[in-house]
Amino acid sequence: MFAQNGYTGTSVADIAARADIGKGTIYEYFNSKEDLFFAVFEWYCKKTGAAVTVSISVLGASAAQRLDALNGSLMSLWDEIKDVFVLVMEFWAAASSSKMRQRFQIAFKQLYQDFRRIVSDLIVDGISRGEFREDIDPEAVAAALVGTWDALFLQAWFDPIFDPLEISQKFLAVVIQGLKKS
Amino acid sequence: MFAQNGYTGTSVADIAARADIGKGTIYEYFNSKEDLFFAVFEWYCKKTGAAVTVSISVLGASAAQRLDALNGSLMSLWDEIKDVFVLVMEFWAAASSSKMRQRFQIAFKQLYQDFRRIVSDLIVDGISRGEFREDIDPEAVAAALVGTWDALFLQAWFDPIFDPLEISQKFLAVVIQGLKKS
Amino acid sequence: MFAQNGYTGTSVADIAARADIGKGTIYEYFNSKEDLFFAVFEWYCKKTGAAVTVSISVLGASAAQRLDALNGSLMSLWDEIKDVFVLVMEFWAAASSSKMRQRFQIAFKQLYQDFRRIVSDLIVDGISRGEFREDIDPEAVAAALVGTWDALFLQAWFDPIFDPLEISQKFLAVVIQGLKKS
Amino acid sequence: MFAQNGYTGTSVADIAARADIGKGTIYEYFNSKEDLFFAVFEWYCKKTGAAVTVSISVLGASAAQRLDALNGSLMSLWDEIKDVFVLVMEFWAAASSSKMRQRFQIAFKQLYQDFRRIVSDLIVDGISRGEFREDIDPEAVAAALVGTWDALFLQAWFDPIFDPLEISQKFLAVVIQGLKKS
DNA sequence: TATGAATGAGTCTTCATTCAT
DNA sequence: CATGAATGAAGACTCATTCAT
Repeated sequence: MFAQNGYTGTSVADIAARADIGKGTIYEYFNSKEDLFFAVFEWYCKKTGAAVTVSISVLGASAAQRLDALNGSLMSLWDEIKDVFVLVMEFWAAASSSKMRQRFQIAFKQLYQDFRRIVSDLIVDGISRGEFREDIDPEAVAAALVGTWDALFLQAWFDPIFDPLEISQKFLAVVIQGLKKS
Repeated sequence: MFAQNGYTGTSVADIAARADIGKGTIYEYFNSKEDLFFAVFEWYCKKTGAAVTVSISVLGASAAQRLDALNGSLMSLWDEIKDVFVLVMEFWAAASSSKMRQRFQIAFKQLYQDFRRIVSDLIVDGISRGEFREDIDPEAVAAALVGTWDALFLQAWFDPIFDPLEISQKFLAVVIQGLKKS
Repeated sequence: MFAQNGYTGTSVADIAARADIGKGTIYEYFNSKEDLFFAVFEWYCKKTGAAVTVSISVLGASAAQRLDALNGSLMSLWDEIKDVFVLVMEFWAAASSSKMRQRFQIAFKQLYQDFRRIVSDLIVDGISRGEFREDIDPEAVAAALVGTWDALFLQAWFDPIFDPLEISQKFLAVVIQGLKKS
Repeated sequence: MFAQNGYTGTSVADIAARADIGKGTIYEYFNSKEDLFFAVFEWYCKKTGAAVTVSISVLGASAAQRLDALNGSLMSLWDEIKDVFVLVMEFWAAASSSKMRQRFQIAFKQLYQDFRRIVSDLIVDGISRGEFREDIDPEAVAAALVGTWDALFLQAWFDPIFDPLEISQKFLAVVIQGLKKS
């Protein structure tokens, strides 16, 4: 419901009705609407986090191939996530709305750090294998790539014609080309 | 005020007080709080749109240099924008909250399309000059780059240590390397 | 309404309905239900305080007569106050209920101090006129008398047959007898 | 718990938790929160009633001495009662709040009648012994004295500096002086 | 044109009470 | 005999919006 109507647009009463329980029952499990929302956030993080971790572990071969595979598995998440992606925007907004700021901001910072770490490890691996150039900054590239993925989802959400899979693959090809030893 | 406390966190009364006018006066100029918020959104779009256009027109020399320059001028916006960036998240959220969805969603779609267009033109130019490889998809690269910039701001907002300028420059160098004819 | 149903038993909505105004209007004038209740308390204090002061100033002759007159004017308040006296009990309870404690407790302390002062001044006057014995403690007697008046109202409230005027007059006669020089 | 947080401020859940039993269990023994509260009231009445009766029976000698002794034993209760005294105010308030009114009001009326009876018997005894004057009204004096004791506790509760023992002794001396045959 | 007092629908939250186990 | 999860009525409070001045 938060995905459909946003945090403010969803009332606790609505949630209870949809869950077919009494309003009070919600408060047996969550101390406040905010807590409930944060729980949804944690559920979402866990869900997407798992997807990434799994996809990484399955990868084989060269660093370039693994990057490609990571990209593929992220993009295949899109269809699954599409409908709940709005949530992410609600989370971002929550992280900026003064009341819940701290909680969400800390969680987001951590989330991005973790994700960047995974990607930068992958690049460092590519460098040490002699596959990627040594004069690149793995952390910078990782940060940018992580951002790119996020933002592609964002654009896809705004524009239904936008195909994140195709675009990300083409773009990643360019990036990998730029990373490789000439 | 929307930047400081979010859409929900800001009341019409607050705005009137800060503007030192009566609550009723606001309704002489805007039909609703939503309209007022959308007006802020349009103002913001115009402002950042102008910044981009200006920076593009000033660019000289090679496509690679122009991309670098664009990146530089965008990132130099960061210090200016930093405090108002929350607004963008509020806009995103507004675009997802069912009530205001349509309006904002259409505007965002347009905004991204325009921005992508500017960047893809730049890349097409690079290709036609024989500077970039011919087997790349300018639109895809443009879409991804636009997203990257957005997302770097996002991460910078969550993590004060994060330096978007440095990271974007390093990443762009890799991308340009990937774009160039070998 | 507080007098009829108590603090908890009266809802802000009830008050608004009875006053024939909107619920929100109440909050234009009071920050909370508690504030409104405290305002009623202050109104009550002013009202009864005025009654006492007036009756004192009007008094003439001997200290004994003035005490009698004070008693008379207090007791004549009874018929007026009778219906709102419950309020006092609500105030006492408010002063002990943890949330509003401080405010009310301070106000009550002051109220009693002021009232005791008035009575003890009267007794001191009686002593200096040579009318009352010198070995009595004016403050102690004043404190006890003030309490007695309060408590007679209390008993009268519980028991409609109880006649505070008659009882207080008879009791005061005994007390004055005890105060007088033999 | 009622003494600490008042009737409204104490929830059935709180009580159950403190008693280390289930919420439902309370309803095995009491039909409602109100009933439970009334049971506390009855317990309190019995307890203080006993204290008075005991102190009376122990008294010896003259009526004046017995009054003094009663006063002493009541005031010595203060330190014991101090913390639970809030309860009395809660009871008063309960007696005035429309929902529980009747029950409490009847009980209070009885309580005061009983107490007045004890004191007036004592005074009647003093008269028949020829110790007190015959033109006084024992019931009136008793009613007033009972009230005074109540009210001294009240003032002591509001004002920690207030010493009810000292004040009551001094006042009683005056009253006894007024009661005695010249 | 500007105002701000008045409004009441709509929020989140609490809590006495029930009842299946 | 004890329990505590579930409930929903009820309550305090907020705030976008209106409208008479």
